[in-house]
Amino acid sequence: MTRKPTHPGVVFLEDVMKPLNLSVTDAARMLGVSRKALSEFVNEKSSLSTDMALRIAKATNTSAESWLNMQQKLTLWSASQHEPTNVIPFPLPNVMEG
Amino acid sequence: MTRKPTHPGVVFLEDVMKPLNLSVTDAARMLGVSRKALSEFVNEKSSLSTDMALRIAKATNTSAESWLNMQQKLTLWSASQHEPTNVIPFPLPNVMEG
DNA sequence: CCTATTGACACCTGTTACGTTACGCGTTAC
DNA sequence: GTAACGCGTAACGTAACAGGTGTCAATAGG
Repeated sequence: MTRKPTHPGVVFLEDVMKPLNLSVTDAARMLGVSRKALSEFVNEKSSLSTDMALRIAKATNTSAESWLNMQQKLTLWSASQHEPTNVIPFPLPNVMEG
Repeated sequence: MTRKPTHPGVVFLEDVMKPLNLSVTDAARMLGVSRKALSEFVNEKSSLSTDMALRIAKATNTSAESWLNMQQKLTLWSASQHEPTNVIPFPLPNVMEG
């Protein structure tokens, strides 16, 4: 389908941390998480948790939804890459059939 | 601050399964999941997984995003109910200050 | 009364985000 | 050379949590 969506951790690293000259250690301290948690996030080793999204939102004065939406797109894309789920369509009422 | 968002499983039960007269067993079979997985979902005992969202989307010819967004709103709302996460704001460039 | 079906729950398992601790590596300062 | 620092990462354990299997009460049909 489309191309792989960007991992929110990469965006956070490139668009937030780097411009502000924040190290992983500093940013982790300010977010209130461990270096490991943040390091794995910005290195795409873990996905964005709800808790992390809320912390980033508060720290950067952005919306948690926008960050979580990035993660959701990526998660959905990854899941779609697997073999198509075997599903029997529901007997939906015919919508504008003709 | 708003009211608790509706669990996607309730919506699925009320707006999809009931109108189509689908039992948990039937719907589970068609979705390719166990009765338990679907039962817990429609009874708000579990949240909507990416896999389940894709299956529902395929079966009902809807978008997985729309279902996952409902779950995301609920998850975010629930997380926001906890005590505010302790976060030190990043030194953001002053946007339109003065 | 007996049996099959349904739906909800207990138990177990795999996955995953996270904290703590420790290690190796590169860079910089003394 | 040595020390300090930042960074990535591995190993360990913890806590959630979705899902499968099995089970059991309730219900419907014979």
